[in-house]
Amino acid sequence: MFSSFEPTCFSLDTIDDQTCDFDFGDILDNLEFGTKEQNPIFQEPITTGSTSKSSHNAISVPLMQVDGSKRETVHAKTKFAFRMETKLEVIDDGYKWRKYGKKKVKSSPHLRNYFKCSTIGCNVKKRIERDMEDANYVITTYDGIHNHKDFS
DNA sequence: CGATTTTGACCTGCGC
DNA sequence: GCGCAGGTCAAAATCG
Ligand SMILES: [Zn+2]
Repeated sequence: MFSSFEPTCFSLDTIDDQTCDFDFGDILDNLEFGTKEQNPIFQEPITTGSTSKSSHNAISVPLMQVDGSKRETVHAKTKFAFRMETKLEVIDDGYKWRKYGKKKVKSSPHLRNYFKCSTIGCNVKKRIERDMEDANYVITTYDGIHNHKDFS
């Protein structure tokens, strides 16, 4: 299912490792528009590739358990953004995503699409932003970690 | 027929 | 407290 995943993207594993130490929340904030080009992490062509990077179990802060009735907002730690160059409109990473919204961000004619993993028990979210000006660039942001090994 | 997309409305956090 | 911007819901429509 990685057939369409050819373009310059980053291996999830690699990103995971880095994310642990990097404040992705901050990065994402700056990622928006304009500063994305200056984002080293997204620029660096980590070509670890979709080969076979076995051991990778980063992310040790999946959720914040609350003992009250309030929900702690999980900040960072579970967000991964990728910028890939692709002409394809559909970026399929092998999981089944269900689109649940789209939004037009201000100060940009771009459209942002919101997806959610349709696997039961897995609430991973994904956000894909297409670039109209740079039609070849797409920003993909993953939110959360899949708790199921199976794709689809 | 069930799953998914579509789309505007709705909710929420933040800044003023 | 209000308004904006971004994020999510949900009903109807659509797809396979
Ligand atoms: Zn999942």
